[in-house]
Amino acid sequence: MKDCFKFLKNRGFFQQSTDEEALARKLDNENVTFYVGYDPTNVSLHLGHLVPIMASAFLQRMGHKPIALVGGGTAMIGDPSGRTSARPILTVDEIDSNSMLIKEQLERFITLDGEKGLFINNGDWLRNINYIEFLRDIGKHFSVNRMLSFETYKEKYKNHGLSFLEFNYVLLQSYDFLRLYKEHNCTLQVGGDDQWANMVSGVELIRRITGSNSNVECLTLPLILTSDGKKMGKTQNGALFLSKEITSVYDFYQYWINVTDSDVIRFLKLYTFIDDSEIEKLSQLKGEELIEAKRVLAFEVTKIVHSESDAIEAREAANAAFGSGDNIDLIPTFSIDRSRIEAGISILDLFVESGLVESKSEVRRLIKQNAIKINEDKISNENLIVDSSFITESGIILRSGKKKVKRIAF
RNA sequence: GGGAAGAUUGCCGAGUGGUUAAAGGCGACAGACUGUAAAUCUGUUGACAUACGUCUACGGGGGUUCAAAUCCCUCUCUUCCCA
Repeated sequence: MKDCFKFLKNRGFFQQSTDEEALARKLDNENVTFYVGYDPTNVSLHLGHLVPIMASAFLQRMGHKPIALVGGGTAMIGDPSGRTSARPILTVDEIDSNSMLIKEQLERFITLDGEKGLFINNGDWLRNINYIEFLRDIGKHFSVNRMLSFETYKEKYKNHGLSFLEFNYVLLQSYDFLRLYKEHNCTLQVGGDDQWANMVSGVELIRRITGSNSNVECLTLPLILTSDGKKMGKTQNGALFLSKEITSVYDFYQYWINVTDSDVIRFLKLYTFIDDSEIEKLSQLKGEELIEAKRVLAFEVTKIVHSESDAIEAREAANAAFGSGDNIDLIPTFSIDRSRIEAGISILDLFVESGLVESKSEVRRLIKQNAIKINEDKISNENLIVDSSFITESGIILRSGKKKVKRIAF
């Protein structure tokens, strides 16, 4: 616990906070109960959630107690932070089902056994709130003028229009913090930097209601951009999800292998539990040696998010797909009826069915661009019929471009 | 309650009767170069079709016209101004 704050800051888990000295003192000397909020607006968490999750995991390892607060109540409104359009409003059933899925995912990182960590749904109190009481007890502490000065609201207000529904988000999030403070002695909120205004409002609300010695703080984490300025976790298929049903382990692993050189060390610090000293060693690598650091990064992150055996498999598959390895069986596969190959199938249909390419037109285009390969042979004939003569002992290997590969298994 | 402007292909954004699958930018994809990196250069970027070409698309619905993203009516939504 000693030097806890310094450690966090050094690993990159610090953007801004309320009283920094007080926060450092608190984290270094007390067992702090803190909370991070998650929106159950999707069936899976994605890469953007990983920084707060890792922060929670590190804090828990250092003796602090995390509360994972799922926004089963707030999700029914939609948070305007950093968005130009409000989130879609989901049904209660969808929200509840998402919440349970999120809990399962979080438990890979943090213990939520009710003792060392808690999982709480703000729907428990928000859904039954009494409007008049809420206005009287909570609403009176908020100034519209002040709220309109918040960056997230200001932007929306000026350029897109801000609905009353969304405008209330800050009150509800502040109220969450108040509840957690009162019921669980939660004195720290951690979240992405886009949540700053909401979090500070919570701190202020608690101080107004309980007095200035309440000792509550908040801490924001940086929103991670890649060093070429792009948002993290964008792949050709959209966002990178933590669920292997949505983003395959193979794709997940590959994402980290393909990270930009200048991001590797930063990401090792943020997204793995590897010791500082070990990271220091890896940071000595230069040029093409960096692939080693990327392998460590990809392996470790995959191990944490999925499992060690998944990580090993993904690594083997990568070796098979990109040269050295011989474990071709591990390349992502898809199956197709053998009889259809024997009857002969158009290369256009085959690539579309494999999921490597979106449409036949695109396959045609890729063939013209020399990007399509079968069993490592470049294909230039878009009328090619693939039949049993293409079947090898390891099936048929399809490639689209340098990085996308699938194996047909029978 | 009254008035005005707007909704275009993944995003931004041009286009105001035919030459428009729709400029330009971004993003994305491919090739070259490399290290499964970045940068750079080149090309591609609605679908179907070997091809001629066909179909779908400019918020929804209806209409005018030989011909509509472009004109008219109507509905929905958004923004702005007045009260």
